[in-house]
Amino acid sequence: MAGAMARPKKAPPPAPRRRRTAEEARAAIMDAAERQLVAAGPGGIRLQDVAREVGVSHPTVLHHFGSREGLVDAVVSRALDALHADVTAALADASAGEDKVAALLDGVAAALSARGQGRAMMWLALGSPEPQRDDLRLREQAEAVDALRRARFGATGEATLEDSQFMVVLAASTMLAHSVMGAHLLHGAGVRGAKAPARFRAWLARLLVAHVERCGGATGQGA
Amino acid sequence: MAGAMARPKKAPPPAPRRRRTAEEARAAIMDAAERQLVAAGPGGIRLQDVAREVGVSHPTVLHHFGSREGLVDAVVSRALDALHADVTAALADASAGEDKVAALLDGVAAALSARGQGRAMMWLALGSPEPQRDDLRLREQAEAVDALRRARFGATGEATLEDSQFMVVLAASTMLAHSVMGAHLLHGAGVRGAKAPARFRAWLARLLVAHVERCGGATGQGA
DNA sequence: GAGGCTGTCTACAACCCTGTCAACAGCGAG
DNA sequence: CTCGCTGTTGACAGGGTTGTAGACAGCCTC
Repeated sequence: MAGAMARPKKAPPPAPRRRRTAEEARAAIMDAAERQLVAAGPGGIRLQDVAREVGVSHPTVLHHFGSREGLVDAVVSRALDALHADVTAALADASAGEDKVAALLDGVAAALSARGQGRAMMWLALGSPEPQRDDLRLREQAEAVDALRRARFGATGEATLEDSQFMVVLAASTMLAHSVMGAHLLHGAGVRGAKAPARFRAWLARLLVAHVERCGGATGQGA
Repeated sequence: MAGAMARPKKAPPPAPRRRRTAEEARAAIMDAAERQLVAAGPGGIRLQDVAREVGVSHPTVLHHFGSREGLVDAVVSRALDALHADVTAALADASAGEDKVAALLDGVAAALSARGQGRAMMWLALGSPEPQRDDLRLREQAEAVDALRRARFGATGEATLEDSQFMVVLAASTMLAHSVMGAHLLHGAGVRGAKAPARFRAWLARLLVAHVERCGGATGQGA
């Protein structure tokens, strides 16, 4: 014990110093920060925690991102871009089919829950009351849905666009809410079982398909 | 100026000291804390901010609630109780009618947005991945919906309960998501106008009613 | 009117977080 | 091999937060 105290002031072994490329370091730091973003929100990201998780000291994080805010911005941007890419991929995959709608919803749900992107979106929405970035491109998707319906049922009505928009909004709201509290809601309503979320998505898909089949290309407004 | 400096160490005018009853003080503090809860989440509640908003010093807050955590618990409990009461009232009001469903959704939306209770629920859900308190009593409501359907269409099928549960879950998810990011979603999808949320709720009501009319008391499972 | 219960305050202590600074140390270029 | 760029670090400063301690002061009771 006394022997270990040989160095009175220089203390512990200097610890081997790894040196990554700037890009590697940034990526590793952002990965850790993203996990914190999903778990605790943008306000919950702590430089010290991020640094510890990566295995560096916190000034290193500041060196790469300038400030805490810089880190948060970078992480949020990257997460939203990834989300957009995943959702787009899921939509492209399934939009060809007809009532592959269930598969489409499954794909979106997977994109939202894979790395907690749905939670991240919700954190961001809670943080800023005003609409901010149109990250989900809902408008494009509503127009795509509308086009599909017209192609299938003919352009019987013009007011239909809003109907398609509402369908997209409904699907998006539901998938987002479920990525955050799906388990709460299903369990709370008394629906049990590990496959409950999938059954719910399938049910929702049937509901949407039935709505389209019932209304065709015409608006349901006046009905 | 020099005359005002008469007291070298006791400084500013002692400031008139109001004395409330413990109950009044607790209520005022919880009101302020609730506003912060809605705006910044449970983790965003700062004793100093709460105290400043009420017009007291932060040790007063600690005196009444013991600790920050005590305050948060009290505020969360009170908010959830209020939400439950409001939602229950909205449901009781409208459940008598038939397709007063739109009015029912309006009532729930109002209960969720009036004092930000929907945002509060979302903050809490984000904070705890595991299902926690069954604050919305979704189970009861699903059973009520199921009972109504059976009363109206007869007990044609037994598997119907899950259908009703899903309807309630869908409505709840959507209303919750919209209380947080309804504006984002509608605006993002291209739906404009101050009455867009109300139109969306009316549309959702028609969708749900149509579903029930189409499926009656029998399950939509095998269809 | 006197006394006590308790709501309230000022001042202080301990902790945590972000950001700065000067110095150290890989790793590639010459 | 030497030099320099830059990723990396420990130490420190400044601000902010929760929580404590002791004194002050309304308001109710006797």
